[in-house]
Amino acid sequence: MKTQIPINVSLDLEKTFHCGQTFRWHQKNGKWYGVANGVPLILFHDQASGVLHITSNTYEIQGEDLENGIIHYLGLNDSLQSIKGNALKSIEKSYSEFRSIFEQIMDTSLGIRILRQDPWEMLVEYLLSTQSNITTIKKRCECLVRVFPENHVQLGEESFYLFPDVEQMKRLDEGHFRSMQFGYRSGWLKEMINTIDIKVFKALKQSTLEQKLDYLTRFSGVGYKVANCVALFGFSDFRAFPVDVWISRFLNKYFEVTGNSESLMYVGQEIFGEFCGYVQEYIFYYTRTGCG
DNA sequence: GCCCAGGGGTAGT
DNA sequence: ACTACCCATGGG
Repeated sequence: MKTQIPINVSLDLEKTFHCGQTFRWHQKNGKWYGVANGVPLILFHDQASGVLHITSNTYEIQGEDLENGIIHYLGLNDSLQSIKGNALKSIEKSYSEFRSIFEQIMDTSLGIRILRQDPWEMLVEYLLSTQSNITTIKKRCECLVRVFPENHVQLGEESFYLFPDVEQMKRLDEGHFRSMQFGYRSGWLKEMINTIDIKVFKALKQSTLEQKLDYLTRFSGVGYKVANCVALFGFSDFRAFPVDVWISRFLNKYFEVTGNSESLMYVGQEIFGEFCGYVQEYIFYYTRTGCG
């Protein structure tokens, strides 16, 4: 079934899907193919009319109708103006000389939105992301979902795989993961699957960032960087501030600070304020386009 | 062949 | 708290 949404806010699907926050969306002939919280979707953003055309096999996403589900998933109700204004105010408290760079970052990243993704999928995918480039991570994700043909969904000409839930993943052991070339992450993944209580995990949505990080970092293989990615992209906690090598280099270059992903998280929160997670994603995109 | 990647664990200072 | 080293593998 098809529907459409008129978009009257800034939205750049290319940047949003390619800024490193999600690994399973892909583009073909101007259309985007992906799965949003268990719902396969085909999206086409008509630049001329501003209309977002949606194709799916259902009328609802997690209890919301399809239109509102997409608006929620794409973060279209986030006021990017307010987020920018808030960050600017925070920056000017101590780092006003950074303002011009910040304006460049905002211009470069215009239209990027933080997706409301499934926290379970985020935990698995970011656990698999350690010490790997994005191309490799995408291949791992694709390899993993294809293990479960029962999750295959056909929509028009296109194939989709719903992300496996915990019970499905429990059917795999470390050897399976090794054979999928997950390397030393295989044992971490198997142990996490064995020990996680998915109900407790999903209840974290209502918790503070500190509580989320405390819970998540108890898993072997989940440090502060991965935990912050889960908090930001899975639990939509905009005070999360994931620090990978790119963000670390950026903070070193412009703010002359060094440290591990935990200490630099506090630095990011201090500099950029309560929506630092959003800013982090803009910085990540900016640095990787070669501007930074 | 070489260095790097959306890191994390561990052991030794 | 900070550092050095290891981990397994694919990209560029």
